[in-house]
Amino acid sequence: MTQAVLKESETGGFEAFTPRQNAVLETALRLLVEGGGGALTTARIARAANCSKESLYKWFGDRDGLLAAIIAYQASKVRVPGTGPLPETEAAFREHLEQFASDLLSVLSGDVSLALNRLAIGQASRDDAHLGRLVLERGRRMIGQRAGALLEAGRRRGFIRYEDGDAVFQTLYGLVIRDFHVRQLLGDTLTTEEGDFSAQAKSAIDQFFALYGTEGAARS
Amino acid sequence: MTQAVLKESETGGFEAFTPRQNAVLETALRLLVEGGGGALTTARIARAANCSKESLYKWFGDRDGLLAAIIAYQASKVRVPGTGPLPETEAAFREHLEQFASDLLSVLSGDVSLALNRLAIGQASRDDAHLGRLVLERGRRMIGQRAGALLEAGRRRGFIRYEDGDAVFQTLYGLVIRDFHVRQLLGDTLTTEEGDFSAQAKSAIDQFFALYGTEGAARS
DNA sequence: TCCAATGCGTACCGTACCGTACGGTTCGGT
DNA sequence: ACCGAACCGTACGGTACGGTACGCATTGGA
Repeated sequence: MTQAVLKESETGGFEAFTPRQNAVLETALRLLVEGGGGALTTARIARAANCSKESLYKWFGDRDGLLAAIIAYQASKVRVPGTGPLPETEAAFREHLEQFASDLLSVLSGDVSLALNRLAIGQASRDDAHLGRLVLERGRRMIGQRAGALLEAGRRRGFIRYEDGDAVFQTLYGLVIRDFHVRQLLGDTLTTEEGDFSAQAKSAIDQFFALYGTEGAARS
Repeated sequence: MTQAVLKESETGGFEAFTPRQNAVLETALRLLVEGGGGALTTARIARAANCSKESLYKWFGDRDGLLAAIIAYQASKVRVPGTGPLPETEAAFREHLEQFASDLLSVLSGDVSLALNRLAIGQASRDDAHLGRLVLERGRRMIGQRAGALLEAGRRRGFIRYEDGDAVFQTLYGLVIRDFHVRQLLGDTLTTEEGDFSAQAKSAIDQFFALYGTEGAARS
């Protein structure tokens, strides 16, 4: 009985899967990306992963548990971009922000992220949003914490000025992501210009400094 | 044979439904909002609308046709906010922008809009995104056109300055919507502050003028 | 008054999926 | 060499859904 419980893991449920379970989840992720949410049935997963449905139910308890495990597994794989040392100079701070913005665009535009978000959004409704909350907790919240630390460091050094930490992060998010995320979720494809995440990030950070910077922002 | 064809209506298929069909689509929308995408089965729609499944298939041809008709019907109901006269003074221009931003937040946060977007996103995958394209065409594109006209009027009058019309609209969209849309799609609920769309719109337009305005932006 | 069309209600069929059960097999411990 | 646990492959029951067919009521026109 190696069932991996992670239901009601509001605080920080230590989800540890065996290597075999990780392989199964990896296969499930591949199926999800290739065939969309409709292709994610227990029979298909079992066949693709060379395991039995009985094992799936023994490991993950339920179909919702399996989906939740897939989300948790992917979240555990994606390490929050660069939790490294915080920047000391304004140039380094701007560099960090641009890197963060570019990484954010890349991650949210990735096949796996889009497929998982589509799955969670498709399952969500006004009442029940189990998977949606999980995605928000394991994904959005982590990114917000990372960005919050970065922005706070910039504020401490006097590179930017703001009062409401949540508001400034949401503005940064809006400037960087614009309508790209929802458009891609709906199946739209970005233009070649829009797909240049480095340039998009640079432009967004320029605008961000124009709003929150303390110095005359040197245009790139 | 009053089948309402609207497949491959890339240009602008004139979808006209009979009153009875409109009533059925209205009932379907109610079911969708109340019970999520999973509750949108042909049997349930027929029972709730007091019609037969055979009529559904005769009118809309297919289940996809039915879903597409629901989207088209809702899009035909929501009139693009205020296609009225364009503003002459800068104060009126700012007022128009704030109204547009507030309306955009209200529409995208509405139950029906969220449910339809969830449905289209849940159906979408990397290959097929039939409903997603329809939502983008009937919803996003209309909003973009309206905003483009408004912004162009402001530029003609010299209230704002920009070069790339698409880029400026996307920046406006990002400043207004931030991460609210995806969060709500995932089932999250906005805080009371975030739910004050009027205040959010004012703040966003302030930031927008700080980026693209020609005068020293008077902070409200 | 008759008739054809439209549409409602219901029953039905094939299929797909979730969840479970069973027989056979592999593998680590003793 | 033996045993039990874990696991794979497959099959099965129950259910729900998409799509179709049939019987009957209503309605508008000749």
